[in-house]
Amino acid sequence: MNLATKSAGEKTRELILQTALRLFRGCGFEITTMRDIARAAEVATGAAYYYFPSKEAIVFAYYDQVQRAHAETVREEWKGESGLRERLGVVFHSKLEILKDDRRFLGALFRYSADPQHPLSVFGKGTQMQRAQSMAIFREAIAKTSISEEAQQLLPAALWLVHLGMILYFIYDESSDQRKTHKLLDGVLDLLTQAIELSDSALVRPFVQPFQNRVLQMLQEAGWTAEL
Amino acid sequence: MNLATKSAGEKTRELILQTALRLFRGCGFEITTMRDIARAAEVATGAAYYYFPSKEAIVFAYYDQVQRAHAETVREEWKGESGLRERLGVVFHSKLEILKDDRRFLGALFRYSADPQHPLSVFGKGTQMQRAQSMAIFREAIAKTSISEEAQQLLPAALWLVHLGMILYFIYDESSDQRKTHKLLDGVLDLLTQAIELSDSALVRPFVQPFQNRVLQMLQEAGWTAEL
DNA sequence: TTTAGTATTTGAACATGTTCAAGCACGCGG
DNA sequence: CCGCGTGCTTGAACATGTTCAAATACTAAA
Repeated sequence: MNLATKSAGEKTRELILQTALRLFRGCGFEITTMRDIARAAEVATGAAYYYFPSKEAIVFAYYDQVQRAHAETVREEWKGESGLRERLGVVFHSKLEILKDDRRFLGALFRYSADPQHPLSVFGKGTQMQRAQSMAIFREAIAKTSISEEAQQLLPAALWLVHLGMILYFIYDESSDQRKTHKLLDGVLDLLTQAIELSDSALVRPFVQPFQNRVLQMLQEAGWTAEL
Repeated sequence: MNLATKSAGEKTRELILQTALRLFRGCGFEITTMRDIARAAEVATGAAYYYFPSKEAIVFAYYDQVQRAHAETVREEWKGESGLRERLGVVFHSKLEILKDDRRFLGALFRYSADPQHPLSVFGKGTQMQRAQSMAIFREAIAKTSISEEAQQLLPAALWLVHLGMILYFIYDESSDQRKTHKLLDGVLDLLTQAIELSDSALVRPFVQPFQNRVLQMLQEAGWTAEL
């Protein structure tokens, strides 16, 4: 879709979105008012609401943009990488790379996460699409590796949750370039992949297997599958 | 502190708080306006703000109330329980018991959790006191058990995090009496305590130890200690 | 080109969280 | 009893998210 095919509406929507993000990045989410955004984009207040039902909706539109960029980047960087560890590394690190300038207002994404009724809850029904898309990337990451069938079912949801936790840590990380987050992430990924491999080795499998099965069953009973 | 010693202010504050909670429980947090609360409590709008700097502050005052009740209940129910599993069970289940009627507006507690700047973030500096109090209960729970020194350092923070996750699951749990949450919780606690015990057994310690050490080190480097 | 219909845009009006200057009341020293 | 200060209370005013009826711009059929 190039500029010529964009209707006036699409251009206005894009203008409002990018203007809003610029202000959010510069001044933070709270401080920036809808009137500020409209004024900076040189449209009426109502125009912003014509394209975005709420201020939070802008943040979710931003997250859509992030998700598309992420999927594209990941598929590009995956070329040549076939190991599980490397593929997961690409997924996680590239995500943080995309988000790196937006830590200041990223918190707005989680604002209604604990309210099941709210349409913008990260865990709610209103965001099922976004979640599914995000988990699909994790499913792709582990697709062609030698991971058991059960794990293939549960890992996408589990990894998605880890990824959420990492973003949360990322938001709070004040070390330069968020080095602490990247270091922690590498540690977590090393551990995760090694644990998966270890659980397949003949030596410890007898000990680990029962635990693993119990974890899997618990998660399944809790409804913690990829179809979450 | 009985009624006689309460100043007029303390009584008004209490009246506003309890009125607000009644409305939150009945109509939800969003729907209930500050004007509603003030009208129901038969005071002026400003009176509510005299005692609570914001609508969210009421939720945090509620959480203070919860915490006091929880500490009291736990210390009562602990009498006679000395096993780690039982003590943790008391802590977690009694917490859910206290929260059981408030699932509807409990989400408001987490609203600003992802924004480090916000004074009411569950992870932020503004709520350090509450967090410390909450972790103290977990520290008490494991205090007299045979757990390694390192684990004693990290478990309170880890358990506090698990407890947050359980509350989140609890909020979303629509099964009758939130049975799913309680079942999941028992599974998690069984697993947790057994894993701790297992890691002390001579048989598997050589295999588990390096993993365990890495996890502990990672958490420590991430700043994930009880002093969080 | 004209016209009917749709998409877009406007800005005033509304609802609600929050602030604040002013008023009230109660206790205490004189 | 008076005056005075502190703590408490008031409600109008303000800021901002949101709604909406009306105005305008655009598109496509006739």
